[in-house]
Amino acid sequence: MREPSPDKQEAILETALRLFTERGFAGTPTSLISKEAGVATGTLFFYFKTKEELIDTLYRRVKSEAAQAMGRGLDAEKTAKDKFCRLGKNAAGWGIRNPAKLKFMEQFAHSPFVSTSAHEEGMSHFLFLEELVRQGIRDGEIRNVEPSGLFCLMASALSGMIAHALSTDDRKERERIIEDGLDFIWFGMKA
Amino acid sequence: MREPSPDKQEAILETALRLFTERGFAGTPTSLISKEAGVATGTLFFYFKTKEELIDTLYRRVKSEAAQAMGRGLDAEKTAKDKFCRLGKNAAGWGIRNPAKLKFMEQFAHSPFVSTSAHEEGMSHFLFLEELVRQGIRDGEIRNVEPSGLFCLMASALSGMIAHALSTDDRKERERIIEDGLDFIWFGMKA
Amino acid sequence: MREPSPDKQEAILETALRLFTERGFAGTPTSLISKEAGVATGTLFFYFKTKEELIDTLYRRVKSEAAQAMGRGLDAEKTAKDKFCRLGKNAAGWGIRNPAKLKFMEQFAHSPFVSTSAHEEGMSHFLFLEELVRQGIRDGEIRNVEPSGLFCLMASALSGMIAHALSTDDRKERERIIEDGLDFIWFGMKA
Amino acid sequence: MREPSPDKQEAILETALRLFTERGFAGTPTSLISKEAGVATGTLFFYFKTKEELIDTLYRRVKSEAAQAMGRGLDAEKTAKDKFCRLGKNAAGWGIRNPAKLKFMEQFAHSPFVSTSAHEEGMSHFLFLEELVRQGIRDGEIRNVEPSGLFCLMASALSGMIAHALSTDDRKERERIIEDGLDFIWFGMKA
DNA sequence: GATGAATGAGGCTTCATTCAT
DNA sequence: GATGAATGAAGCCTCATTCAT
Repeated sequence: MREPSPDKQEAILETALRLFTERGFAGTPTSLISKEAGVATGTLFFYFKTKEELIDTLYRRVKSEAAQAMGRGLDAEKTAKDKFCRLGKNAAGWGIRNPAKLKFMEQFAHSPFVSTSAHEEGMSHFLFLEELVRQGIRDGEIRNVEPSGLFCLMASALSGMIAHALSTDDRKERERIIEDGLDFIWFGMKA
Repeated sequence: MREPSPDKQEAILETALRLFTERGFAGTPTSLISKEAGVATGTLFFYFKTKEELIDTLYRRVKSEAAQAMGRGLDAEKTAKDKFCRLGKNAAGWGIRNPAKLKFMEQFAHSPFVSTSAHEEGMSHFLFLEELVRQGIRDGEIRNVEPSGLFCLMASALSGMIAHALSTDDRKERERIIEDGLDFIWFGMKA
Repeated sequence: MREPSPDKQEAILETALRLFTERGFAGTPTSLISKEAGVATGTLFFYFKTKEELIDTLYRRVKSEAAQAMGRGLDAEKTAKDKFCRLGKNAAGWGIRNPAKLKFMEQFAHSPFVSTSAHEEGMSHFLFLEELVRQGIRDGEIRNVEPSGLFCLMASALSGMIAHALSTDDRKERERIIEDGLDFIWFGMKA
Repeated sequence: MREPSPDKQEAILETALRLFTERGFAGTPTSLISKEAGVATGTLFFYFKTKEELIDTLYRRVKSEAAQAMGRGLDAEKTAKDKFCRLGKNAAGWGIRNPAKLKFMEQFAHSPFVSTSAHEEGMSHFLFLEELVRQGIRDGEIRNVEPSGLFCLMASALSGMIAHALSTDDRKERERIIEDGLDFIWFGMKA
């Protein structure tokens, strides 16, 4: 019990994630986080120097996890179309399995609570997507327009699709929404 | 000077909009708003019972203004494609002319500071877009998929496009971004 | 409508009395008084320079009215006992007919909101009671002890009695309470 | 110095008692209480969630202490008369030794600042007095009238007596006032 | 006489953070 | 490592009062 207990840190992060999505950053006192995580007020500040550091850590983690989930298995796909399809399904699947994390990302994507550096680091995990677009263009599968623009369009459409998919509990409907969404994105990009 | 002065209320709203986008809701004390608006603390609370009411009012106004701007001149267009093109240009134009309002909408679209009712009212102004999609489907110009899904995809792609367009100051590049964005959306939807 | 309107002043006083007993002085904003009295905020301050002046005026009025009610018809009674009996019945009757005013007196008898001068003036209306006690002593009907002490005892017992009488709605029981109370007081004083 | 310090809580309660009697509830800012108690603003709210909770706690404590003081040694007395005599002297003695607490009770007996539940709990400590009256009636020492009425009369006369006794600094006179008061009450009650 | 928009001092309370134990 | 009492700056909001109309 005198060793650093990763359990406590983990409990704090998990509790914070839940509370932040439920109540926002400003609406969630650190005292509530520590109480619900079952640790003392001081303990939170042992692991995170400030509230902002906790927020940033959470933000970086979630973004990184999401990016990793999205990229899984992309190499196995041959064509750009297949890659994007897999990508979209990965994203949707992750979002549906991790609604709290998804909500967290949506909610705080533009939040001034998250430090600029954390925002930048968060964004950086997704740059491989832009590379994907570029490759698709080189291969002639994707329309030859500015890749960073396409990346933006694709990313926002994707996130709109997932949000919409989460609004229903019906599995069939979800799959249809994802299907339609991927079509939309693909037809929007393809050469 | 003691008769109803819409000026003061207006000054409060304008100042609040600016400060909120610069510093976030939680980072903007009501005292700062009143000071920068040139009114007394109490005056803010005379016009808006609570800080949240001020936020809500602002949110409703901005959403409604944006929706109106987007809809302008749509009736004059014949085909669905033209309607969407006009719509997209309206949206982009308004966003570029009103960057603070746009940032406000983005930043607080998911904010728990904005009351649920304000969120709903805000959304309602955009329902005419869904109707537009339906009409396009009936006319055979747009792919026959669930209209609310298409509406979501279109809306998020549009907002991604505008955000991206705003990231540059170069007029030419902006137009190109808009052009590309409208193509993306249209190809994504068309039958 | 350009004449001083005693109606407005009266409306303010009546409303204030009601609200003060319901919510206390500190819990009753002048703005609420004026709203419920149907006048403008400024009007209240035309008739009463400050909130304290309104409170004082009310306090003086009520005290004076109560004292007058208590003294009614005392001269017609011959013996000290009869005088006290009449006095007690007057007091009880007035209290029962004016519960709001009674509550007002009880509630604010020790309140620091009421100015010292108003407290003193209020008390002065009741000095005739002490004189009554003195006369009773001179006539040998009342025990020969310090009159101011007896006056205190009598006054507090009387007020306890009335408060208790008001706690029931049953007329018969009320009369019994008053009967018992007057006995208590009289046996406590008589020679 | 960082472990539970009942001293601080106690200091807050004592200071609050003094200030409340000097200036009333509304006239005593919590900031003044904490300053004079030598603690930080936040500390007051660590021990008492709200100002009202502080007031209530104080009220309950004082009432309970007063009741206990009044009851001391009653069992040792045989007759109802002796019991009441002792009771009255207890009450007077406590009031004279604790003028601030007495003033506090008088001042806030009818105050809307004190919660209903605190008022009720406060009253409950004195119910043993009513039992005393009942016993006196059963023993034939006290007039056979409704005991709750007698209790009321006795209690208010007692409190009037103590208030009057406190108005002088002369010991002899005080004792005379108490003597006279107890006579008044006893003759008022006795069979 | 009457109105009510406007004022701003001041009240209650919250909460990120510290530090003695 | 962990605790939680203690801190105090700062926030939101109230409300008595004023004064131009």
